[in-house]
Amino acid sequence: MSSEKTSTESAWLLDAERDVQKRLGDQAFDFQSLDAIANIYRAAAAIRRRAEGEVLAPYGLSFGAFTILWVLWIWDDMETAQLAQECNLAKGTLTGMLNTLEKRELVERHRMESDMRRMMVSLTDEGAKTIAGVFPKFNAFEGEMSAGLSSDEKEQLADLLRRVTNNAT
Amino acid sequence: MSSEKTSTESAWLLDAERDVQKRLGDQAFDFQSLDAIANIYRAAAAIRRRAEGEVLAPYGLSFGAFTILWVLWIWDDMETAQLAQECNLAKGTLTGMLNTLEKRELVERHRMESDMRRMMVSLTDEGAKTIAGVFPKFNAFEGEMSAGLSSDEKEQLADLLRRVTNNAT
DNA sequence: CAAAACTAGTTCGGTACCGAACGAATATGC
DNA sequence: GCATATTCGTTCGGTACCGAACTAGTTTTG
Repeated sequence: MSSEKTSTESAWLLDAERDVQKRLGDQAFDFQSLDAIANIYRAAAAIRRRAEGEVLAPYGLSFGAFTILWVLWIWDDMETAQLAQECNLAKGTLTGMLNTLEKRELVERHRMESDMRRMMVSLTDEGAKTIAGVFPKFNAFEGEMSAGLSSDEKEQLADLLRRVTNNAT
Repeated sequence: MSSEKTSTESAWLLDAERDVQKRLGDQAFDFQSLDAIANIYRAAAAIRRRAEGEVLAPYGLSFGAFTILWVLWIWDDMETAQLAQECNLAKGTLTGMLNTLEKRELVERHRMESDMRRMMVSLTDEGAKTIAGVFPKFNAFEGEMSAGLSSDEKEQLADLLRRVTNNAT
């Protein structure tokens, strides 16, 4: 790196911007958008890894599996398509993960009588017990990850991200 | 959902918070941290999918592969370990992706003479041409994803995310 | 300088994840 | 009322991605 980690944040950023500009020559580029968007992915990857390693691993849950249990816990039950959307998963992916969770008897699938194409997914008692046990730990972890941010800043962060997500979907 | 999408943002949030609280009973939980952190993952997944589908697919690049090329482009060359860190990848993952990129002759690997364990990775001319071609499109895409955010808000978003990432690493 | 400790990268086994193609169930148009 | 279009979930082929175990090169130490 062309500046040490001990430099101020702004100096570091100017470095990064200069490095990119060097490569691009006089071609214009939108550094602020780059910086905002790139950091979303960085943060997500870091959080996911920490969560899986520290919070979820003892329960044998992946990040995606946790999300599925969580959504079903809050909403009681849900059709596959909506569940996939809510969990940010392709529906093909969800099928596989539900198979895994079903084998472990954490979720159940039932065809809807009104429309035999549709599938209703819900937690088993065991599934509910699992998510009830892991959620407090996960929520505490979320607190650690956002430590140092004020209440306002957390709301701001969530709000800004929601606006980005809306642009992306 | 217990409120329509046409409700105001804040009403929706109160709904969500109430739904969670309903499940938790009188157990305390940190809704603001949950909301902030959960939205990071949502945004990241949405962006990644759009980027791969719309911007990267024509070049046959995954999000990770794009990142590798981008980092090498900016920093000229880099050792495997640092590259993995910079790209948010486990080093085992990087090995496989570099194999793919090497087969496509977009990157090169050279052992360092000073230490035969180390591997220096760099772009080929073809790789440089590829990333030079795709980056402007990607950067424009980043602009679209952050459309509606002011300059200040983009900086704020990047800053908040950096602080979260620091907590997570 | 040889044995032990360390370090960089690869290999390996396994899950997650995607998009496209598919099959079955339902809705629509003539 | 039947052909056609649509919709839902699953299957399939392939890549990405992880952590742990491994290999080989380097440094340390007695």
